[in-house]
Amino acid sequence: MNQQVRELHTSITGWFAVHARKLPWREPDCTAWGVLVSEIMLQQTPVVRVLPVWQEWMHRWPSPAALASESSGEAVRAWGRLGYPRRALRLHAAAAAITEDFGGEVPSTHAALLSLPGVGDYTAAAVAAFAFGRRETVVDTNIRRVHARAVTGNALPSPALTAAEMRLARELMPDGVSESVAWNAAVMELGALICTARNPKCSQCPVLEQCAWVSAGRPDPHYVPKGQAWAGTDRQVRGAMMAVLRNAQAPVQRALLLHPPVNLVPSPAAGELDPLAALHRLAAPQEQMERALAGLIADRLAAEDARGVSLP
DNA sequence: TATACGTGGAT
DNA sequence: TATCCAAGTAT
Repeated sequence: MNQQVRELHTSITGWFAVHARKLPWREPDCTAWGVLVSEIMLQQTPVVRVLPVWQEWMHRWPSPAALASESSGEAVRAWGRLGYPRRALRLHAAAAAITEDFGGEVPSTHAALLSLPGVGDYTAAAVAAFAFGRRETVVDTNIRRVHARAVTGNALPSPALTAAEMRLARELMPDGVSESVAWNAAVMELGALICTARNPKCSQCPVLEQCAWVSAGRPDPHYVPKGQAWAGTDRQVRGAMMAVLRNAQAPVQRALLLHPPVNLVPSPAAGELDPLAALHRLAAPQEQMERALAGLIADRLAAEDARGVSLP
């Protein structure tokens, strides 16, 4: 633990003490369940979109047992438009596992958390650290980017998490337990608010003077990020079908999903098209429509019986 | 290790 | 307008 690292600790945690956002899952009275739900919802999803859904979930399902007592379909419906609805399914399954295998209490160790559906290495570390005050090496995309710039001198972290990054993250962690928790939260927040992927606000950065990337003249990334294809993909069709099922009050005929009729119904309130009309407008090949629906059912995001297709 | 997996705001 | 990107996980 050299002097440079100590300066990073002081500067970044000092900045966090002043500039941290006030978020409900950071409040002292927030339960471990609340933290777990927030971490799952925040996977690949911005804070502003998570906030209202998280509040609704906490009010409706204040404990794992409460969520586990309802059908997985209710979880998927309440997931709304957060995206990656399989997360709702896994969170529901995690609630059941917590209720059955952990006496209804969210486990506190990394290993036990990792056993839960939808909980990977990042989420296990984050919950252990932020809900239980443990010393964990938390590594998310924000932390990776701050490390890449401030310490390594690169514009962006590598496309996939490397062993070298994990080693660096462990080396940078303060020894003290409470200090390590604050450090993890602070670096993540710095990456989210200041050291952003595009247009970083370097003028407001607490470690501008120590930043290896700035010192090197802010060189460009040494690789080209691979774009996320969307138009014409199965994902787009799946998303449109999920919107139809979320919107439906009753099971939807399979044929209606596979052959959505031209039925433009503008919603007077929101000015949005009916989800079925939106699905039609994709004009996806029939083979793709069938593949998407089969995928949803295979993934248990949708269920089919004699009445039609609905949320599980 | 590479790929699939939603959604919408920002640029 | 098209692309980028967001507190990743599972396979």
